[in-house]
Amino acid sequence: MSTRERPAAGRSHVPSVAANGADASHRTPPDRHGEILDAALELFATIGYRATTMAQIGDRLGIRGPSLYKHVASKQEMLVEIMAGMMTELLRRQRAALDAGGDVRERLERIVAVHVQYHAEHRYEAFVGHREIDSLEEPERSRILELRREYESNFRELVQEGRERDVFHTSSDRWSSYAILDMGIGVSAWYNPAGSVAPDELAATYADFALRMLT
Amino acid sequence: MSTRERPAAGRSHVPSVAANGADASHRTPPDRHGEILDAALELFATIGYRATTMAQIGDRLGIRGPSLYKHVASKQEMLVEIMAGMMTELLRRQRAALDAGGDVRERLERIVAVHVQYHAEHRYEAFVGHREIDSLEEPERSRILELRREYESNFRELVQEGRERDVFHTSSDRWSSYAILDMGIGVSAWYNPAGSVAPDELAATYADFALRMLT
DNA sequence: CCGTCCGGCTAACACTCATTAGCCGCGACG
DNA sequence: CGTCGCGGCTAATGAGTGTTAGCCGGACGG
Repeated sequence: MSTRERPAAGRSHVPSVAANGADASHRTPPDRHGEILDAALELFATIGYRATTMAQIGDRLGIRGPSLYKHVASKQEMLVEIMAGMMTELLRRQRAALDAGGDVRERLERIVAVHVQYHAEHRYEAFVGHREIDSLEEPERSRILELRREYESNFRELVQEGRERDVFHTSSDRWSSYAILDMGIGVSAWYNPAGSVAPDELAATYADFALRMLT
Repeated sequence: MSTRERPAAGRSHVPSVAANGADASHRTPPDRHGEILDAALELFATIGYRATTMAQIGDRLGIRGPSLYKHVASKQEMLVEIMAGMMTELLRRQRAALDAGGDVRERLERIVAVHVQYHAEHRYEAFVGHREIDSLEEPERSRILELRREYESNFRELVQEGRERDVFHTSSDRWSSYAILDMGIGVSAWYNPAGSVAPDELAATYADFALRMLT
């Protein structure tokens, strides 16, 4: 299997910069915390959270496992940071797509495109975000699930609105919104960023699939 | 989360009966091997292969972890048996759907319905089958992946045939077949057998989604 | 009634890992 | 030039867990 892709363009949201000591901005690579999360993310995505060891994460950076604790509190905390950042960012983009206005059709097209584009561009975050929910310990697990529920609701409600306005025709708002969501989620499992397909092209195609499905 | 559902109607394919000693057919519950696989399946699906311990599987049957070794060779072998059985059965049903003939449209409708119905009725097998592929050790992992590739190819080729006959219209055989596959796979993650929705009803609806997407 | 062996049990082994403790080189800053 | 602490390192701890070894009760076949 191909490991090592994306030289360093990993997680680009998440607490962005600070979160550790204080003024980190001199010696060694500027942002060790972020580098560690990137390495962890790639491993969580390719071999799974439980299968990933601290030593493996360290290897990616050329340091030993225990040294990671100078930058992160625990393995679990890394997962929390990755998953919370992922879900928060996804929701943020979805809200922006909804707030951009337009008729139901346009809004649906937009949130599907955002959904798919995110799952292609950030396939590791997305993949981990869906696969490792049960690896989260309890206060956070429920918090993330709550965000996910909101994300899904926005889809369902939009489909419902479209159906009520007689723009969409579907036998079930719930099933069709799940179908649309799931086909986008699937992208994170097979999309290859090294291929020649641009994420926005894929997103547009999937938005079209969704509209065809609903009209 | 709800554990314990389906009283005992678990894995219904897999080497069916024999495979262990020889004439097992007297004392204690008839088929211990099968009961163990059922318990393992449910745990693999709900908490994951690596997170499942032999002791937990034993608990479901009221026996200790080490006692399981009187019936199965190893934890890994249970996973192999479950996943190979799942993929084999899925392919068997798909082939039957294709062999039933009819025009492209009918055949597509049928393999989508089979796909979705299986993912609803056997959601644990399906869920584990997709999530735990990388938990398989190497000779088997590739074997299963090969079956999966064949399964996916059958979808893609049918879509392609439809497009060439000008029955379907899609910008990409590959993307649209992945979209259809993935929306069906998603079913195994959310379908609730305790609800009032019949798997065949869901299957018919999804088959309709797929056709709408392609025409 | 006796031997066999099925299918359970407990104890023990051999690892694997996350995490903690404690040590130290070295660059920055006074 | 001294010291401070960042960010590495090694060693150790302690828990978890797949699997093996060896014991034993009881049901069945003779």
